[in-house]
Amino acid sequence: MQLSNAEEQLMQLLWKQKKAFMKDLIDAYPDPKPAITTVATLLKRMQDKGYVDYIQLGRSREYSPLVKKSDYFGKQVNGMIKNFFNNDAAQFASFFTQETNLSKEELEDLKKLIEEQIEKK
Amino acid sequence: MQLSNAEEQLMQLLWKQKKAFMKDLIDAYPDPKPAITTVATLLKRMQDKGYVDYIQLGRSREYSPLVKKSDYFGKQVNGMIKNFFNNDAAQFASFFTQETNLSKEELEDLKKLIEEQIEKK
DNA sequence: TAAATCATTCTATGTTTGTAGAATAAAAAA
DNA sequence: TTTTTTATTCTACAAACATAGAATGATTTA
Repeated sequence: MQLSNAEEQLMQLLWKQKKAFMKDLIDAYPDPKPAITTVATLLKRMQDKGYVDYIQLGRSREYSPLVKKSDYFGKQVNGMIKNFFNNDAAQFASFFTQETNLSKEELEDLKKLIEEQIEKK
Repeated sequence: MQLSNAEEQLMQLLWKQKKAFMKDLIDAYPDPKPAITTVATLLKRMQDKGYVDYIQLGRSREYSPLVKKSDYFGKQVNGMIKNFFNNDAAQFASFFTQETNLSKEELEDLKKLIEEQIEKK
């Protein structure tokens, strides 16, 4: 099951921290910070969805992501490719390089990367 | 305001057809097709959000997108880059080429594309 | 020890979303 | 012209979401 927006935002904080107590998460929120109970609710729902786990450390819990950011993100990208480019990743890539304005250096780096990929095939 | 999932799916159909009557949209849906009233509701909401317009042609309406697919999609990509790569498009690109398994040919094409981009800078 | 702090769970409320029936109007078909 | 089809609006309702107060239990601080 997918994360909602508010859940995804919280997930980002958790990915960044790797492990975090409630307090750390609240601290990481930009102003205006949500109520603690709001975050608690989100965490509970994220546990139900299988994205978050925790270990009880003394009185409080240390939360951690159950899903890797790259995995989650990969699925997002694939969803977009499917939805917007009829499953044609190459078309997506083309669109991407044209729309995003990468600097010359970044493009050079990207080119190198692609050459490496080609080598492997 | 963002499109919901169901709305986005319908938007895809509309983008594909450029212009469409209710009938055309229903036809384009895969089975199981939604009720006409469902589509009507979605269209109404999409109008409210500013994504769809229509012209009255005789008795019925010809709907059309108010937002270009590439614009909409570009915003999605930018959102992802912001959220997942801290606004670093190059890092996104790198991730993308590694995660998505493009064929050798596709990679070659992409490389060519990037070379063209580099020329322009 | 009394008071203040913190995390968790329970409960709740308003909003958005997905879905569609009923009523209606108009047009097409029989 | 009666019947059927089609599109639109109104209304509705259950599920998902965003948000947070109240209650509770434990802990730190004064």
